[in-house]
Amino acid sequence: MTVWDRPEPPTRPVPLDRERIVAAAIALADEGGLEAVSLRKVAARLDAGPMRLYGYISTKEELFDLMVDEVYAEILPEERPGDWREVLRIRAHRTRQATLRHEWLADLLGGRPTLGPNALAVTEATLAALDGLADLDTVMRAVETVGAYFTGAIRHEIADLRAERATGLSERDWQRASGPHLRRMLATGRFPALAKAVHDGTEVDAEVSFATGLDWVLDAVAAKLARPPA
Amino acid sequence: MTVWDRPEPPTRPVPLDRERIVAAAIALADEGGLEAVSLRKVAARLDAGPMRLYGYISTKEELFDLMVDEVYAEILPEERPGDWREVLRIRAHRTRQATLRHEWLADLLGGRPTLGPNALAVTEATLAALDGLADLDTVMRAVETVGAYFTGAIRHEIADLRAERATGLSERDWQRASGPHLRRMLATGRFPALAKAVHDGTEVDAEVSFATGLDWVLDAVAAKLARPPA
DNA sequence: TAATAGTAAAATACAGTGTATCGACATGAG
DNA sequence: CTCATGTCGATACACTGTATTTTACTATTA
Repeated sequence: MTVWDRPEPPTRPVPLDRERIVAAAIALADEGGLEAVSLRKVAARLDAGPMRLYGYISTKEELFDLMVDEVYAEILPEERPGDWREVLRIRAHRTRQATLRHEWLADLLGGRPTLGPNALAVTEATLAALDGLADLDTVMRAVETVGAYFTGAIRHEIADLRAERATGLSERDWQRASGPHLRRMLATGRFPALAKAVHDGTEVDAEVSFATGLDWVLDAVAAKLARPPA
Repeated sequence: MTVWDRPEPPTRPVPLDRERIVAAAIALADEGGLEAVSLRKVAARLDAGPMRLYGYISTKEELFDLMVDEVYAEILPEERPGDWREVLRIRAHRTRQATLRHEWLADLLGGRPTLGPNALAVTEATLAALDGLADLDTVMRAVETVGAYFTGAIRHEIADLRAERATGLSERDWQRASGPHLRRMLATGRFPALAKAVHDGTEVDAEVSFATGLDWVLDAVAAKLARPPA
């Protein structure tokens, strides 16, 4: 028996903590999507048995919440620019960029109230930027409306992106050329307006269309903030 | 051996079809949420073995798609009113109402492109109502922006509703009184604007806030549709 | 009519999941 | 040294989606 076949001394269990667990889970999700995150695999990455995690997390849902809040740390901008409009715009874009980095976030966004420290910090920064510009109800409506928009837009964008990837074609080409089901549907003549849209539509950059819609919504908010109380 | 203990003749297998399968799945989801939908349970409702379903659907994801499209049939309005704004507003509200009837829809909304016949019909009706009001790009941007808004808003509303239900408290009371985590967070003084919002905010009806945000977005769209090309 | 081919359903099987429970073991207290 | 405590790992359970094999029956052909 040499050094080589002598078994390793039983490795003292590396002390675990939420941070390491969440980091491992995020790494897994980044690589293989949310469905690739299983407690067993997360634990394996940390050289631990699955049950060890339950000392730090009480359920898988909670792990997801922690993952989301961790990404909110990337969303929180380091310095706050002055203008409320810029604050909202930047928040939207940073959320979008974070979701492009962590596509699985699209599956979780808006799915449950976000109450982690980082999410709260983001909300705080947003509210602070709008504070005093109108009565509280209006401000809340503004924040929620913009939030609803970019949440939905990001989800749609990721959904389209995945569909493209699945077929290996750009969305426009896919609708036009392939997609036999849709082809057949459009060929029935039951959807003339849609057919025209698919046929005549020009492909627009996802970021541009996101930004444009966002600007529209921000315009609307600006109009409402203009006249302070009701 | 009497009539009574003579075994039932082996029940001829009820012929299955997608409709019955989808209906069973929707019933299960309505009762216990999306996670209550398993192929085994769906099959059991139809007195069939799990594998029988694979003659009609090729994967569980596909079943979800079919469920979503089935609900789009409820969303498609029976008659079309004239005004584009009314069309968009009604679509948003009908989507919201359908989601309140089928809460699981919130988990699927915007998650993947909707290409079923009913979804296409809804899109067709929407596009038809906006046709000619501006160049195609602008019209598409309008439809997508409004869609992003109400998708996100509905998801948020359902998320809040579930959180309330889980704690048995109204959201406002829950934030203020219970929710020890949030209490502690607010007590740290790190989130003054948020604390003020939670403290001073008046509870607003979900439908009202949905409708208000929607109107804002529609105002924005109206402004862009006003000047036709760029 | 008997045998056989083809098909639709059922049963079984597999690899995985989240999580409860329980036994072993290392550590600290008396 | 003995005993209590509490943590870790293994095991176990009830499920999941789906592939594969077995069975049962229907229809066809000889």
